[in-house]
Amino acid sequence: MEPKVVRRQARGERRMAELQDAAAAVFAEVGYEAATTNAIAARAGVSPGTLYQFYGNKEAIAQALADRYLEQLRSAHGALTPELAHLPLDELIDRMAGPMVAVNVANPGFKALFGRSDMPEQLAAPTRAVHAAVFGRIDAVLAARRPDLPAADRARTAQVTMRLFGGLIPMIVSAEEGERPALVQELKKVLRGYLGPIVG
Amino acid sequence: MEPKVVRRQARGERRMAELQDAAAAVFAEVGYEAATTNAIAARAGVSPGTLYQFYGNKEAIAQALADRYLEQLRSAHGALTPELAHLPLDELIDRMAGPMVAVNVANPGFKALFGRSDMPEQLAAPTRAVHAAVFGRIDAVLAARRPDLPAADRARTAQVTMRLFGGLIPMIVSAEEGERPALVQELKKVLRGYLGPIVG
DNA sequence: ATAAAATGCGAGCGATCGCTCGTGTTGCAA
DNA sequence: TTGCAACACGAGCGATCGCTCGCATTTTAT
Repeated sequence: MEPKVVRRQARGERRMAELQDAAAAVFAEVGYEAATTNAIAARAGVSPGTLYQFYGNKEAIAQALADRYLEQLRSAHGALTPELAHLPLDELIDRMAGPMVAVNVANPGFKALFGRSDMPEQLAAPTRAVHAAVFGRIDAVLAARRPDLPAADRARTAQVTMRLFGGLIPMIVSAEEGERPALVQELKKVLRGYLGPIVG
Repeated sequence: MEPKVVRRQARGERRMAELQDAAAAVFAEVGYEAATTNAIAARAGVSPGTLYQFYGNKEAIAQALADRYLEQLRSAHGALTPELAHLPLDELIDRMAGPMVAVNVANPGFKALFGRSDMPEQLAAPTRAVHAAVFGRIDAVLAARRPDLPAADRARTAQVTMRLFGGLIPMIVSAEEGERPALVQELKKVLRGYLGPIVG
């Protein structure tokens, strides 16, 4: 129907970034459902109408945040390619857990948005995208280290590993800053204890 | 002010149980926020007015479910007292994980309600009650096995253990029934790998 | 300079939802 | 049987929220 191409001006790009920042903050504070679009607009210092100038609906804002999240994950992980997969387990865990924790600490709103299992149907798509990306990375590393492992077992291990991150990272993010290093250590203990017998 | 004592009839008690069942089902399907009180009443086959005859507001229904959950946890764990704490680790894990999984599989709505970290303020109280109860059990077992462990370390270990359950149980609950035993095995691997070096 | 497009505003519409209230029905006690 | 309390109904109130729309202002293109 309508490609609806809009030639953005520099001001528009800035506004969109401001709106994303505001949305991330409000989502982090009250969660997706309780966050009102008017509150997001107010936090960004604009009117509701301006928000809808750039984002067609509330879900589109979440989608934009999901994209930003994926981008940060990618750049944080850098080149997490098969060559890294053959490092000693301890170091591999450091390389995976470190960036994962850093990205989540820097974006306290994301887990509140995408870490839940009972989310509204409208958010399922961006959520699946984030999960699929992380799952793919873990699965690839497992495949490189244990090519003999049946795909079903590997998938199950990757799924469990994701859930371990999903369970422990919110705890780390919400902890006092001073307590965080100890909790990150616990996360690594968990990963080492679980993955050691499998890919150690 | 008003003690507001109401002499319940047998029919009323039955209605309250039906409403709790209906609420558990609706909460499990769409989550707490998206669950409407009218939908809960309809699911129970009664009018909205009847629901509010027994529960003052939406939160009171969640509170009743939290109470029921605690009750089931207590009876499922049976006598999980310090004497059990000195069993071999594998068996101890079986005794803790088994009932925990069973209760959650039998009540698929509870984790959807009380397992989230970003819940509305009104639900914080019942959530804390459930968490405190589980935390207390785990902490007591750890204290019995490792009396020398500093309280801070013990608390951190108990907290992490809770998060491991919190991360893996939703996966187990939502899995196909045939896949569940394998996932429960993974849960036990995780617990063994993490707790082994600490209280093995 | 002028038109067109992009940006910005904010009152308020339409829909939803938690909850109420007036009224009618059923159960129990005396 | 009679009277009161518990139970039940369901239309709809009041508040909230996502989103719209008419209009004003700023930027860009010509």
